[in-house]
Amino acid sequence: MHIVLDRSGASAIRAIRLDDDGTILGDETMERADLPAFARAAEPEAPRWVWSDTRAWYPALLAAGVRVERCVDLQLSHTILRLSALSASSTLALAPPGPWDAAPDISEEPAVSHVALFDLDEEPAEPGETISALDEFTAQREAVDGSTSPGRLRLLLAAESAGALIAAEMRSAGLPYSAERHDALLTELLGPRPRPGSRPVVLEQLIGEIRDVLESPSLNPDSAPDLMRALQRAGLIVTSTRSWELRKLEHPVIDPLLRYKKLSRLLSANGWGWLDAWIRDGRFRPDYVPGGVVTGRWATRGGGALQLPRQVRGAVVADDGWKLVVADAAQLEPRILTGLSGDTAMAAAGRGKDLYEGIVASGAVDERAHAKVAMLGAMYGATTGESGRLMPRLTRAFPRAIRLVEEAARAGERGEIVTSRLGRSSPRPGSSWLATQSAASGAESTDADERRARSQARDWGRFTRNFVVQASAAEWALCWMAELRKRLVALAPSDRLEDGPHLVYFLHDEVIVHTPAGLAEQTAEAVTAAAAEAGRLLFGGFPVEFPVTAAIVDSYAHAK
DNA sequence: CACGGGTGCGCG
DNA sequence: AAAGCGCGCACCCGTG
Repeated sequence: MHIVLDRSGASAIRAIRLDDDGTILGDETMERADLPAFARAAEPEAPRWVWSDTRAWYPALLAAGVRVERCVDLQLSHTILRLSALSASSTLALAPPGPWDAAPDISEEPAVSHVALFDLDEEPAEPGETISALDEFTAQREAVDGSTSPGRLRLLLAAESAGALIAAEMRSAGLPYSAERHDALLTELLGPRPRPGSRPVVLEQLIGEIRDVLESPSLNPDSAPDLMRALQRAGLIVTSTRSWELRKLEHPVIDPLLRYKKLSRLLSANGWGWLDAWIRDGRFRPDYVPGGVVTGRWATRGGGALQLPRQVRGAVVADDGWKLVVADAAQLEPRILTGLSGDTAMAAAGRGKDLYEGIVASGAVDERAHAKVAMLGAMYGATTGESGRLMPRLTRAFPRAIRLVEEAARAGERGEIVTSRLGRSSPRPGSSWLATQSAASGAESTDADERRARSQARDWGRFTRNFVVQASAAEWALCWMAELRKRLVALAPSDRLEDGPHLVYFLHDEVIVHTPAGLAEQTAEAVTAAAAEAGRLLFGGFPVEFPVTAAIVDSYAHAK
């Protein structure tokens, strides 16, 4: 059963019950304040809630203590179906841009008065104003049912929507985070917290030292041009001021400069200001954006949650009597490529724990580091350097896997789209890309035109090459989390999210579950079982394994 | 003063 | 331009 929620009229909410054929079973209207009670009462029937946008609907339910098991996020689903090659001939995909193609509403509050961004050619109306949730849902079902692979798309939309629920729940629960430990770390490295407008003493000292050594009393080391000039005056030959480049040099300024760069980065990205802005009541609540990346990976807005430096992970600590289960998928992307291509030789190499060791054992390359750099090169499109040199050996050992990424690259170079395992397709290249390509094939094109076009075509080919792997890996990760969430609900002692084990962090191929200590072992088993299930969902019986490491720890810093 | 491109660096 | 993919964010600096 589905329950479609619609807010198209003023403040009232309509709830329309549908059976599996889409027949309307009931239609009622309620005030917004009554929705949590309604949802709580209906949830035991395990409906799939259909709503415009999870971030607009679900936080209020969570705040009222109501979780839902399943939903359809129409906005996220719409975006997938509009672009997918599998549903390209549907009415939904062929329609001109409409209200559901507007930039997604990212406000926290239910969309009472959300304002569209008027930088588009067309001015799309608000979702729900002109096309109701029910009509959109109907159009989406038609698009899926009439697609070339309904099963895959159904799974993708379910996984994407489950991800939206999880993102809202993770934000609601928050990542357990010790402001005290974070502050202690900052104080240890930078000195005591300075008053607003001044620099920590350690940075002040380092700047003094750098200025002395370079004899540049007014140097601002945060200014790349300024720093570059000062380094050149000191006789250092550099083409940039990047740390990795400076590290190669030998000069008394290098050590304090690198220390300055590291510490000032810590201060500006995760200093006291970040602590004040993002940590409340022992929780970090980042704003996750499911589907925020073209490949289907999540993004975040503010707080830099997906760039939490290793340096500060010691501040992520379980509550008393609780544990963190920190899990990551080992060599996820190469294993995804294995499944995508059905490469049995690579599947054999990946049997067991470490795929790269397996590649060494297969005889293709002679050490683990080479296996890793070669695989990354294959998936990212490296042509030169060590990775480029290793490619022929990799191609000989794993022809099917390499052929898959090569074909994706060629398609991109031709301006075609590519599609992930479950049906997410890459965007088409933009108008300037097409203009450059056609300029190069015109009658009076110059060598420069052709060079530019070729280089740009290769750039796009590297994008599509990586897209098939990254997007499919993102799908695997969504299925993993959705399966894990299901298993965690089964372990939970109550309906309340924070009474039982629950997801608190997600980082592409890594999750953290916060769990009562007594359930930590079962949680770790659930993590592993969910990974195996995700592999079956994507690749059926093909024997590619997805091992995960699951560490039971008190602090994130203790994992791995 | 706001904005946007460039640089640099954190994560996968 | 680190050898290649995908991001977010802080800061500088030139432009309007």
